[in-house]
Amino acid sequence: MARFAPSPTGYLHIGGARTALFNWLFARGRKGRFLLRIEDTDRARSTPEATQAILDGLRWLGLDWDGEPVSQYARRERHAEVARQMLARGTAYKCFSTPEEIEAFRERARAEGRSTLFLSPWRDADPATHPDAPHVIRLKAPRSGETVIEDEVQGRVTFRNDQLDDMVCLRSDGTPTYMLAVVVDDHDMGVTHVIRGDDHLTNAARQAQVYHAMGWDIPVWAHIPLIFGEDGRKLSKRHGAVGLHEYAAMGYPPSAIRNYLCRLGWSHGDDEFFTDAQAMAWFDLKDIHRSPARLDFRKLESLSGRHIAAMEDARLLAEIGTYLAATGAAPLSQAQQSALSRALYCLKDRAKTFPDLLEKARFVLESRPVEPDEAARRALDPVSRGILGELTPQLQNASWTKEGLDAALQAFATARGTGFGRIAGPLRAALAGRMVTPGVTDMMLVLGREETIARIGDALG
RNA sequence: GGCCCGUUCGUCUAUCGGUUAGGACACCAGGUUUUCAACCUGGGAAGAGGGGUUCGACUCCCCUACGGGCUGCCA
Repeated sequence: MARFAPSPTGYLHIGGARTALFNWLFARGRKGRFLLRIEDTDRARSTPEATQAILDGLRWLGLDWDGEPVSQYARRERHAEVARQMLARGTAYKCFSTPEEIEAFRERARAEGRSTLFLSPWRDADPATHPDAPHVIRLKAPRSGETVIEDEVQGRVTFRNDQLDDMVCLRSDGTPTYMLAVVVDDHDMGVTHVIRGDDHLTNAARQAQVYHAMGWDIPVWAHIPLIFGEDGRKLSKRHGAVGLHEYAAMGYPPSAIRNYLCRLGWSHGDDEFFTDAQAMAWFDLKDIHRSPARLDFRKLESLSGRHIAAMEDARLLAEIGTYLAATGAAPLSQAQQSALSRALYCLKDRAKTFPDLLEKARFVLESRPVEPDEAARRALDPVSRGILGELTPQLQNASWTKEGLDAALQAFATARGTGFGRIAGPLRAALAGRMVTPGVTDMMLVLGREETIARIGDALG
C-alpha cells in the first residue's frame, strides 16, 4: 500500500509527478493499492484550485489512484484525538510557552552560538501548575540515545536524539501539524510503504518517534532525491518548465514523460525505452539512486519521438486532441481528424513532439489554396514553376501508388537530366507550403491525384 | 552554526574489490538521402581533491571541497 501526499499550494511539480510515479509503479507492480491524500492542513496556503490542478495533472500523466482522495484537514478531529491519547500515555505534554518566548529563546541561542533547538520548560511540569492559557501539545521525545531510520534508498541513517526537539503536534488552535497528521493518516490508511522526497528524511526521524509514542508499526521508508534543473541547481520557477501542465503544453506524450521521469534516479541495467508494464515489473526501491538527477530536455525529446512513433493511431489522435486543448488551440475538425489519421503513417516516426508532428502535417490539415511560407516561396521560383508545369501531365497518367509515383517522378527527373531533389523541393512547396514535410510521394498519396494536381495548379498561379 | 544526505563522460546511468570503466541522449566527422525525422560507420568524452585499508580500489574507511536537506504553532 503506497500513497502520494501532495500539499495543494500550487500546480503539480515535475518532481512531485516523479514521486507519484514511483509510488504508482511500486504499488501497481505488486498488485498493491495506490492512495491519494491531500495535505491541506495549512489553511492559509491550501486552495481547491490547487487540489484540482494536482488531480488533473495525475490524470493527464495516467496515474490512477484507488478510492477517493483523502483530505487531511477533514481528519483533524482524529489527529487531535491521537494527540490526547499521547498525552494520556505520557508521551506528549502541554506546553504553555508563547511564540514570543520561543523566539526570544532562539534569538539568544543564536547570539550565543548555542543550539536553537527549543527546550520547553513545561516538559516535566506538574499538571497542577498548568495555567488556564492557550497551549500546544508537544511530543515528549527521548532526550538521549538515538533514533535510527532504516531507509530503502538511504540505508541506515542515525540521528542523535539530542539533535531532535520536542516538536509541536497540536497547535494552540487545536489543529494538527503536518508531523502528527502524516503519521496518523499513514497509519490509519494502512500505508505500508512511504516513498517521498528526501527533504523528509530528517522528518522521518521525528515521525518515527510519534510511531513509537503510539506503539504503532513503522512503515517502510524510501526517501528519494529531488530533481534538479539543467544547471544542477534545485528546480525553481526560473528554470522554465517546473509544472507538469507545462510539459503537456509542450506536446510531450504522457507515456514519454512517464518513461523519462522513471529513468531519473532509477535504472534497470541499460534499459532506456520501455513500457509501463515493463517499468512495473522492473521497478524496485533498491534500484533508486541516492544522488539527485538533472533534467535533460534533449533526452526527453528523444524518448518522446520514440513514444510517438510507437503509439497506436487512435491513441495518438486522442492525445493530439488533449495537447491542443492544453494549449488553448482550436480542436481539429472531423475532416481534419480523418485526413490526419490517413497521414499518420508517414508522420509519426518523424516527429519528436505533437507540435512538431502538427507542423509537418500542415499539408493535410490546410485546405486550398495553401499559403506558402517564406522558404516555400523561394522554392517556387520561375524555373521551378516551369518544372512543375511540365510534371503535371505526367501525373495525370501516373499510377497513384507509392511505387507508381516514385517511378514516375524518377523517370521525369531522369528525362530532364536533374536530380530528384530539384523536383522534390518545388513539389514540397506547392503541396505543403512548407519545406519541412513528409516525403513527397507520401504526401501525394495522402492527398490524392485530384488535390495534388490542383495544388500544383495553385502554385503555378 | 548544528545534524543528515549526496559527488562516474556535457546529461541520465552500468559497475556491486580485479573491466581496454559499458550503454543511452547530446556533440563531432563521414555515409545514405528528397527537406525533416530515421538509419549506418567512426570519434572525442568520466571515477571532485587528499589520505588510508588491501596483493589490488570508482567500489570500503577518514578528511577537505562543493551541492542539497532539516533545524517553524509550513508541508
